Amino acid sequence: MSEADWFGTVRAAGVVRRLKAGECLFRQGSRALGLFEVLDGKVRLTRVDSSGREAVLHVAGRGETIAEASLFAASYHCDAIASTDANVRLYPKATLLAEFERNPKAAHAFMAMLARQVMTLRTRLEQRSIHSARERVRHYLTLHGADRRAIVLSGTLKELAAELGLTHEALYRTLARMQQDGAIDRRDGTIRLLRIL
Amino acid sequence: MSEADWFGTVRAAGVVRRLKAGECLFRQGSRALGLFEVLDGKVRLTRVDSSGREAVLHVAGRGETIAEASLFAASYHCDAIASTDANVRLYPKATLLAEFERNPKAAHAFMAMLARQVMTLRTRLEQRSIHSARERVRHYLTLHGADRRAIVLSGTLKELAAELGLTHEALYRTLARMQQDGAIDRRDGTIRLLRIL
DNA sequence: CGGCGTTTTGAGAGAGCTCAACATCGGTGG
DNA sequence: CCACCGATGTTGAGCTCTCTCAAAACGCCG
Repeated sequence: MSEADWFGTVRAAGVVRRLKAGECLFRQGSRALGLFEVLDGKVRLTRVDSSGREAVLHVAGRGETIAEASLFAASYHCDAIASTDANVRLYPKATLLAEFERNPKAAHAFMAMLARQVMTLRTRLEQRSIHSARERVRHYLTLHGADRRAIVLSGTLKELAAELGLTHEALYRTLARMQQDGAIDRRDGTIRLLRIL
Repeated sequence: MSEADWFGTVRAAGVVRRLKAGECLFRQGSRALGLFEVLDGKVRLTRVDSSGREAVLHVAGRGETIAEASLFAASYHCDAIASTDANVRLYPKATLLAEFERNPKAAHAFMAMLARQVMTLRTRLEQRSIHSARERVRHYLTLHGADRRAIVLSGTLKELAAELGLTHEALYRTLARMQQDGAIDRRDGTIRLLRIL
């Protein structure tokens, strides 16, 4: 999934910053400098309530961008803290906005990226409203299976479990049962949905 | 939450369409006419796998927009079907794109709306990864409580339960228990988070 | 060969879901 | 005015399903 083409001309304007685990990238209320791309590691966005407890808004991993909305606000609306050692690239607000104004193509690409994200996120949210592990796996295979409902595992099953919002044990068991039932076919890294049971 | 300012100048260009329950708004593969705003009722976005079973991508209700990504694609990538009687307004693609090109302010507003949605959706997704009903309620109150972590119920508790991804029974019980414990204070339509227990 | 992470399988418990009954409230019509 | 009705709000009991904790097999790499 190439979300990585909208910055085309402005990539050069990016400034890389190195963060240690626990280090703060920005705080709620501080002046919005721009949006960030996570190059490596994990960065969590949180808000802290008055009793000092933090509520996580999102955990961003490699390749994700954060604080897109800050382009349209004067200050950040949450805290960003590195959960692990991390590298991020800052795309300064002024540069981006100027580019969008000057070059409609860039604005176009950025909007397209955001729209795609909205779609993806809505789909994931819908997926999470499915309680049965089996149905959730089927939902995933149906939507992500390119040809003949077969998907090639890009990473590990553990990662897939995380994306599905299941524990890895639950996923292993579910896949095993589905294979046993003949609902799926699994061989070296690909899973194919066969029929509905 | 005012997502409803980006169309400012183009609202007039909208065309209202009336749908009966079960009626199809558009099909996967058909030419993308533009994006829709749901004025009333519910419209579901689905994809159908080869065995004819549908997988739901999203169910859009009043005030939501659907098919934003179609602005940047030649055809729709899923089906849209009215789940109830519904009214929608079509914003023609060409009109919107022309407006964005001509008027950076409009493009700006549209991007801002999308960025806000991305943020909201990520937050909701994070919320769904909290399994305990109590923690989920607390997460919600922390993030949506304007002053002093108090929120005014906009709709019914049932609706809140749906937004939280809980059954209404679970929510009722959880709220009752939290009140009993002194974790929240509830009176005529407002809920206030008091302390952490 | 000896770690290290993934993949599996086992057993147990907790928490939310489901089904069900009932209370409550507001609106409607006789 | 009151009976009726539908939707929301509330509580009860049981069950299922996933999560959690544990342990072992497997594969990969130094």
